[in-house]
Amino acid sequence: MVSATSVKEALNSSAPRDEIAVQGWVRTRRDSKTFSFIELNDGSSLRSLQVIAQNSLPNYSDVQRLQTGASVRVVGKLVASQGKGQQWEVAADEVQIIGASDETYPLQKKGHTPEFLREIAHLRPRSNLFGAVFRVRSRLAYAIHTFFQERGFVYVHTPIITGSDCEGAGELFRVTAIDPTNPPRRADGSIDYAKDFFARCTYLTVSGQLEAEAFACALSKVYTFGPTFRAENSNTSRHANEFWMIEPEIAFCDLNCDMDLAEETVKHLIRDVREHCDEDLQLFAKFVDKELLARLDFVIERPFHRITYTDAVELLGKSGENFEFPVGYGLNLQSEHERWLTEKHFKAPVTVFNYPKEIKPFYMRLNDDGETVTAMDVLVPGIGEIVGGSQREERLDVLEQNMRRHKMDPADYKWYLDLRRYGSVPHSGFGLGFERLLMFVTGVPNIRDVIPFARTPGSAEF
RNA sequence: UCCAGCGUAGCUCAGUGGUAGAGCGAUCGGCUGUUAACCGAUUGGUCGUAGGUUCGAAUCCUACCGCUGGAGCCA
Repeated sequence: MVSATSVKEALNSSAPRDEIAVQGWVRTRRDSKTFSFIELNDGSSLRSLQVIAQNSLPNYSDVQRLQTGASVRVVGKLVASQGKGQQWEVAADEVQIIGASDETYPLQKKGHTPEFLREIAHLRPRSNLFGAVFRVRSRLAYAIHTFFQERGFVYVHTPIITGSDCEGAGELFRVTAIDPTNPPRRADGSIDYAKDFFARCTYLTVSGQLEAEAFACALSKVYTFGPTFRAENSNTSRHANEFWMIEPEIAFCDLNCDMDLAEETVKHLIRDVREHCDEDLQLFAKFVDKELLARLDFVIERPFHRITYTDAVELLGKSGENFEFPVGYGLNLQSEHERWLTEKHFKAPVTVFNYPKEIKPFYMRLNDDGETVTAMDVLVPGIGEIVGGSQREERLDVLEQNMRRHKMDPADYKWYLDLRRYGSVPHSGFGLGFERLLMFVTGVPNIRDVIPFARTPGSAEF
């Protein structure tokens, strides 16, 4: 049996071949007088390979009944195409029907809306758009590892199941092995989680940051890349309950170093996809977002604007815009404010830093002014916040004060405070939303369409 | 969770109180080195679900479910 060649390799061939085997799924089929055109796609490429099946084939009547979605293996010759629109085509000597399809196959030749395709998430990777999205997703994941590995970062697998219910990062999914119909109870009737599987309350992680800090304070430069879970009832195009995050953490690194790394990371990842996924990006530029390529190139070339929270508030106050929500020191920047900064004013990614301590979590380092903390958010046009990070508070006494101010008990975080007791160092890190970056890179406006099988409130099918 | 809009054929939609429609798809036939082909015919429905108003409801009212956009939370 001839070993199969991918459609991508066949299309990129530099010479005809006397014998070639290709296999994949029928995108569409057309009859001509004495033969049939089969468009074959195997996901290796956006493009399909045209197969010519002559009526002299012994199973030609079966070939003529081939429907969109069927799987076939074709053995034949790779020859220069007589028609326009493609360089190569396969003249079939044999068309083996592996798996038939029928008229109920939901993917039609014409375009479908992303909303409809979302309902058939198991079949949508067979569409042009979603095939492209998930090829880019794969490349982006690969680029994340090469970026950090080439710079000496160590990849750390932080736990998915965690006992840290804190962090103030949204609501958590409880992980339990307790029988809900018959839970162990304490004397006061409350559920006794000390008798649960891990002998304590456990949850799906909302962030690997605290654990990554422990490893940064040993291996100097580390990153995590894995799934995180938020039980927020968020119904937006930018939120999912299961998503992937990249979290670098660097010892001996201050906020400026952190902002430099965030900018370099985002630029590198965009540049990598720009170079390696051109065909797929062209599809997005054509059907999803006409401005996509220009915006990506702009982001790669220009420095990100950096502005303190205080200056950003002042800029927004003087903007003359009639915002729905008030602008003022001590208030969170609203989506409309972030959008104005990045889309209207700077027309580029913007890094906002040094936020008031009141609106940021306990672990961020207090600045000398006693009012602001070393937080930084990278905002990009169309998406909003794509990176959130900070320099961490490395001073034991200040960190304990921060905890108390956030109504947390330092005793619950002994191991985290130990990092400040023994050889504490200034260190920084950030979280980069993988799907948000993918949305930015592809122009796809809904996070549900860049996740293979999205988990959102009320929806966990597949 | 809040605000707004939408839910009619496999898909995209029209129909705003009086017999359920179009385009595309699919099926059959014709034509053709075609390529979101072309020409002709055929096929197509629990009008999201449950109540209510009415002589009569896809259409008006109520509740629920789902989707979309915006907001909050954040990545």
